[in-house]
Amino acid sequence: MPGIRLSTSPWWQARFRGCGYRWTLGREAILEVLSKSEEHLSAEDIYLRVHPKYPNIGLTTIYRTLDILTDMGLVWKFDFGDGRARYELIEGSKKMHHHHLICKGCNRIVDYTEFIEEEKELVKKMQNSLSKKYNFKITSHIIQFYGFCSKCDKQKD
Amino acid sequence: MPGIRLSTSPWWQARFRGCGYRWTLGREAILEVLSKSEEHLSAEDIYLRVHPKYPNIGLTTIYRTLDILTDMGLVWKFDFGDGRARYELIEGSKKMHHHHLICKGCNRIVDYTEFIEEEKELVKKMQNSLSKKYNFKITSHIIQFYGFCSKCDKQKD
DNA sequence: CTCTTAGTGGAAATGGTTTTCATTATTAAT
DNA sequence: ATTAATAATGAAAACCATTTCCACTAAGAG
Ligand SMILES: [Mn+2]
Ligand SMILES: [Mn+2]
Ligand SMILES: [Zn+2]
Ligand SMILES: [Zn+2]
Repeated sequence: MPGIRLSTSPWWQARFRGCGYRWTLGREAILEVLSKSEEHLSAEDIYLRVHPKYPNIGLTTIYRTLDILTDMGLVWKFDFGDGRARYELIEGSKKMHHHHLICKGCNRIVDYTEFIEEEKELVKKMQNSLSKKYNFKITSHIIQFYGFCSKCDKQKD
Repeated sequence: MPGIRLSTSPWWQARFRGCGYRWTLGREAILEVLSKSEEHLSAEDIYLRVHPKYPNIGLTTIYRTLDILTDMGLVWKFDFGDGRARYELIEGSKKMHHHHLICKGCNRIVDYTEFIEEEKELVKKMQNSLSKKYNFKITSHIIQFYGFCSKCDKQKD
């Protein structure tokens, strides 16, 4: 029944078409959710947020779309160790390049952007050197710090 | 049948006992395999290598032991994106602090140790600042570069 | 040696993700 | 607008790495 498309279709539509993909209601709905969230959503999280407005979109479609988005380089797929993949739009309106602090106790995730400039410099240097030495075309990197948040650190016997 | 223990039991035995764990045949076998490998083994990989010599040790024990080893900080648990966890002994005889290059095409993993000194410096600085700002007790970090190895880069469409 | 209980293996359960397949919807061509 | 070609979809089933269960075994303190 909800067959009417949003009048303002963001730039992803063109990006999808450019990659030879069709632009569908489901993909629009998923990107809508991703772009509005500041969190690190699981496939099911996204399904749950899409469902009220678009009850016909199945979990399978969520997974398939997330795969495509990850391949296209629009979305980051993370494993934070809680048994499900988590996704985050890369080029979210205001979201900038960042990395993560992960609590091994409660799985809380903190985005941080400190030292990004210094990091970028080092990463660029490493990337150049490593890609030559190991014949690798490097496309991205992750940096993650693991530890315990204040709450979890306290309650650790 | 194989009830005789190796005469030379490495230092892990003491480490295990110190943490209140018992020292068992299975744990010895698993550490033996891990310490002899330079690779990034899955639980099943380890099971397959333990099995010929110790056919009575089950996959369940492998998982349980790897959990303990990870908690104790003796083993790194990685997700390289191929659907199974991969493990690597941290304090392996000659193995030093290193990070990984991961091929998104064939999942080849390259260990690298370049720039470790510069990285250590930056990481230390970040760790200090981040742990204060976000009230996190940071215990470890990972850095991974993703891309395509020469083989996979060629055969890409 | 005896006793307590941590550790174990095999089978079954779990649960996130993928596959299958008949149906639907998008797109380009008419 | 209609049509044709086929990409995309949803529901159910399959998949499969990992976890749980539970009766049994063995480590190790006393
Ligand atoms: Mn983030
Ligand atoms: Mn390694
Ligand atoms: Zn926490
Ligand atoms: Zn490759």
